[in-house]
Amino acid sequence: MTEAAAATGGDGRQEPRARLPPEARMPQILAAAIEEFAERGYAGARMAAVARRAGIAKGLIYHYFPSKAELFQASITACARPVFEDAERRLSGFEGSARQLLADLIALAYARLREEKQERALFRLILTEAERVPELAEFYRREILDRALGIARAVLRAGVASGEFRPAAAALPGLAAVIMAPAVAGSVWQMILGEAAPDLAAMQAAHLDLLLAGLGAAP
Amino acid sequence: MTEAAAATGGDGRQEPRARLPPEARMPQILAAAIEEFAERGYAGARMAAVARRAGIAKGLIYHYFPSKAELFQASITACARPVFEDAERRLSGFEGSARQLLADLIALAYARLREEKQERALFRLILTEAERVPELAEFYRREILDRALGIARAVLRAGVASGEFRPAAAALPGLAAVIMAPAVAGSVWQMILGEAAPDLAAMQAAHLDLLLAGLGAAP
DNA sequence: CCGATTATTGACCTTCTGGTCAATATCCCT
DNA sequence: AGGGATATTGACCAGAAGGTCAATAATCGG
Repeated sequence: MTEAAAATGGDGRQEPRARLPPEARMPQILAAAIEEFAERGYAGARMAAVARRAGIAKGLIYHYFPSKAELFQASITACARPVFEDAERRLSGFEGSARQLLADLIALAYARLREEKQERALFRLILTEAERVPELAEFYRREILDRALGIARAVLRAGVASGEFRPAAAALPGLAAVIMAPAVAGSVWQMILGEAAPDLAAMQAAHLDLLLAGLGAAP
Repeated sequence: MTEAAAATGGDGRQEPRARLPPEARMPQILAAAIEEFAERGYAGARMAAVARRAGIAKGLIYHYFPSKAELFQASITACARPVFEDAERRLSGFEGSARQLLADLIALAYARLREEKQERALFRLILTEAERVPELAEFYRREILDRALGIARAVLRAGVASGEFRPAAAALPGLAAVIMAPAVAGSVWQMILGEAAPDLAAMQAAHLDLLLAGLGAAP
């Protein structure tokens, strides 16, 4: 090693792999970060591992994000687009019976549970880090829970208005939460137990059956 | 510093705080560890913080546990005693109607959700670390989910046998999971959102109401 | 085609943290 | 009381991980 090299510390002559415009590199890093954070949690995630996943040098991450904390923030924001636009569109444009609407929405919810790997990662992050990252809890409250509750309440009101559901369905304040709970529990079980979780299809069938029977107007 | 002290490295003359028998110190350390792990997760937990919480020196932890991993394992085992003995006893000795039994068990479940700080810590640990610690997932499956499902199925069978519930209640394979789901979702929300979570009392009322209506035998 | 810009690298620095250990104060047994 | 056993301490170590940076090679504008 030359004296100059020793004095200046690192010398850093290397061959860059491939130069990409930021708008292509950024999402690459974000995707790698989301994976890593979801798999290991914030504290367990390694910047070096993010770099490896993205196929770049660690230093490059800091060219785009000033710190691990900011990268985490950005990762969350990146996969935190509104989740319920589908459901809300379906709700507002619906023509048929409330029972049919309920069945549709439940089918939609369980389908989302099964697919959407990225959404599962976000959900895991929310469960894991919400306590330490208030923005995560706020995001869940505003963008997921509140919107889901709103949808459930709208269905209940529609069913009561049309006489399909008994009036109590719109009067019980906790009912909306109870109605959507099986989907939440299902995703938690899926997350913890994977293949060993209770069967989602069976739950979906029983869920719909119980709701239709439990909400039905008394004869 | 003397030459001898410098040569030997640390010399370690200090005043021990209070000497306790292992059977008293051990649970102290475990309690501190459970707190720390539950609050920060495995990777985020610091051995020094566990020691601080327990009011001892870090080195003492290693007198009782060989490593962080083993301490984690022991912490889990320590707070992982059977959770459903209450409910199962109540179930086997019950005399009244299935409806009453169902109401009792639901009340019991929601009461547990509200109290039992240590159990919440365990639940958080399960959610957070299950993927990396297979024992946690197994414990949840065996000691919590399976037993809860067993209780739910027993109640359903009893209600169908007595004619209180419609026969489908025992025939739908996913129903037991759906029945207990609101309690799971409730605890998740409590965990993520704390005070901002949906009201547990309202959920409890709506939950029972929905079940009684949805399970009831058709007239 | 040349110079300014910047995407990219890998070595390095610093701090943090799991883990070790010799010394020591306390307890228990005889 | 005395002596062996052990609970307890704090300083220390090695390695890992977040973050820094000078050098460099692509890219782009003129």
